[in-house]
Amino acid sequence: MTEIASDLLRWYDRHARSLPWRSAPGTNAADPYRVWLSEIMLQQTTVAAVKPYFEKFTALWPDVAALAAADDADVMSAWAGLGYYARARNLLACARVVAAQHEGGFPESEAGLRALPGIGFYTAAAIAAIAFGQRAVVVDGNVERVVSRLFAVETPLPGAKPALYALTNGITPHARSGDFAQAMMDLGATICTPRNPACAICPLRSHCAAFRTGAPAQFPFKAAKKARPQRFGTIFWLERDGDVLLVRRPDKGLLGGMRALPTGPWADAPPGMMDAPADADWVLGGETVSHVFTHFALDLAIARAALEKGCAGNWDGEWWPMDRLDAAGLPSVFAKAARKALEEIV
DNA sequence: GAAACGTGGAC
DNA sequence: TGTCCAAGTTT
Repeated sequence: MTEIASDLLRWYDRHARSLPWRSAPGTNAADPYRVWLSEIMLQQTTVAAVKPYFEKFTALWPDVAALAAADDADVMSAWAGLGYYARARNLLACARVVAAQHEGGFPESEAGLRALPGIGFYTAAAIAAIAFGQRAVVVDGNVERVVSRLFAVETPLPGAKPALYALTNGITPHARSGDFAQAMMDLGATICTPRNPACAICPLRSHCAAFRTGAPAQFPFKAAKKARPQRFGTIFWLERDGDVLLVRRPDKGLLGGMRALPTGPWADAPPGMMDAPADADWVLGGETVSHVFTHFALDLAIARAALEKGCAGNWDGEWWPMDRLDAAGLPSVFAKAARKALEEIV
């Protein structure tokens, strides 16, 4: 074992974070279901955001068989607000494959895990190491940052990924590789942070080439980002007798599979009343709703209309009680728009 | 390999 | 206020 690994594990034994999906200190009973669930939720998502969702999911569905038997709509609603909704669709698909084809247990090999929906190279390695005690090279964003600093890697990301993987492989021990991976992530999250790393208390300071340069925060180098385009759209708030019309978005694409307010197209200029869900006297609200996605920003106008009580018609959606919208499982952008629409009504 | 894919908190 | 960022995967 390298000195880096032994120093890090010694630090981890004293300073490991206590997290709901980790087994209690001193025990060695990581539940693969909980490890898997937490790893999926933690993809591109902060620990603070994940905690309440993890508690909710494990309370509703305590094991993979329970989750596999759940209704799609219930799982999507429970995931609402956490983002990256393809994860929730893949979560269910994965649970059903595991329950049906693996006798309720997850495969233990990286290759077997990698074949499941929603499990890529990182997650397969993490589960193999953390839940099954296998020696695996676990490289996430934290590890990339820590390793790029340890070795002062000047190649910018993402091009540096193969080199960072090889360097991580070189310091990953055969014993306790799951603890090593979690220790690297704890270190990256609490000490070797993106800005203002706390080198003064870092257990790996004496091994760190970036520390010796005097400017550790400049690592990892990154390629320049592209500008985020601005788009515009209209959401349609259609009332009828205390209900509002909701739709289910297509499975593929943005906010796929989620319940939503009807919208028109999202375009480079405000599209007005295009694609309104009904022929009605639409009134455009005074304010817009702004929301920022990963790859574009959106400005939504709110058009409101009311239909006669008992008005018949053929709508592609469901009428939902306006005072129960919290239970609809709307993605944040629509929850935000709904709040604004309700404010304007009053 | 690049682009798509959410959200909220920190600075 | 704008930018960056968080335990990535899929197409």
